[in-house]
Amino acid sequence: MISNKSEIFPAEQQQAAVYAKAISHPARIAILRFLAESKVCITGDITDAIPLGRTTVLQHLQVLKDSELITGDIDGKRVCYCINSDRYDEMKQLFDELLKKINPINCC
Amino acid sequence: MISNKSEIFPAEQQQAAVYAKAISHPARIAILRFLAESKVCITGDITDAIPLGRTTVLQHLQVLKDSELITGDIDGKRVCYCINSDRYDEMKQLFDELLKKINPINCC
DNA sequence: TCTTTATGTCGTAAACATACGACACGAAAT
DNA sequence: ATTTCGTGTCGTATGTTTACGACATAAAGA
Repeated sequence: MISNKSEIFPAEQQQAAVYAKAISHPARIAILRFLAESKVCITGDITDAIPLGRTTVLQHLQVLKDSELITGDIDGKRVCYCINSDRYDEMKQLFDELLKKINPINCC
Repeated sequence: MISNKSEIFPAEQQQAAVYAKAISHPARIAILRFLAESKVCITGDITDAIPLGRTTVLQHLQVLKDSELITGDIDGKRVCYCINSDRYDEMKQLFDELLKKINPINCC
């Protein structure tokens, strides 16, 4: 990459892109759904639920944490991963606005 | 990548991930918005509207075409890019379903 | 104490993404 | 006829992602 020109786009578009990237892998969608379904904040159980190696799952968790869509706080000895509902709501709103703004017209 | 294990996830999650990836770059969001705003199917005008090199924009257009969110048909001598409203609606629906399914609970 | 379990870090290979210049080519303008 | 314009392809450098094994470590259990 010769230069990162991402900074030239509006902040709201950039943030939408960040969230889109976070959910741009089936494993990460699966992780989010798993976290939402298991009302309890689980830890390495995620590894059992997702058909990928432990390290890979951990890596996907890290990507989600980087996007701030989830938190991973140490709760005693176990790590408690859960969805950051503020950020999750922000994502929903950004997507909603974005998708509303884009009104496709079939022209060809 | 040692293996592509994506096929082990449900089709609907995979498709959502494909669309998310398509819009996971600010330039591609900008392109979609530009296509939606310019009611007419434009061609290389996109290059002028997006602050990136012509080849890079073409590449982003190709990514969007691969996701089938846009079409790029040759219309006489000019190429007519426009949003594929069927796919766009499918994306909206998939995102909507997905985001509805995931109900975050702050637990930590 | 020794082992197992849960967790995490590090390294690394292969693939993919991003950005762009150089070149090609046909149609339109001069 | 020659140049320019719109379009596209190819190559290529660099960075990021995905996947996973190997190792580290601290607490729990035998």
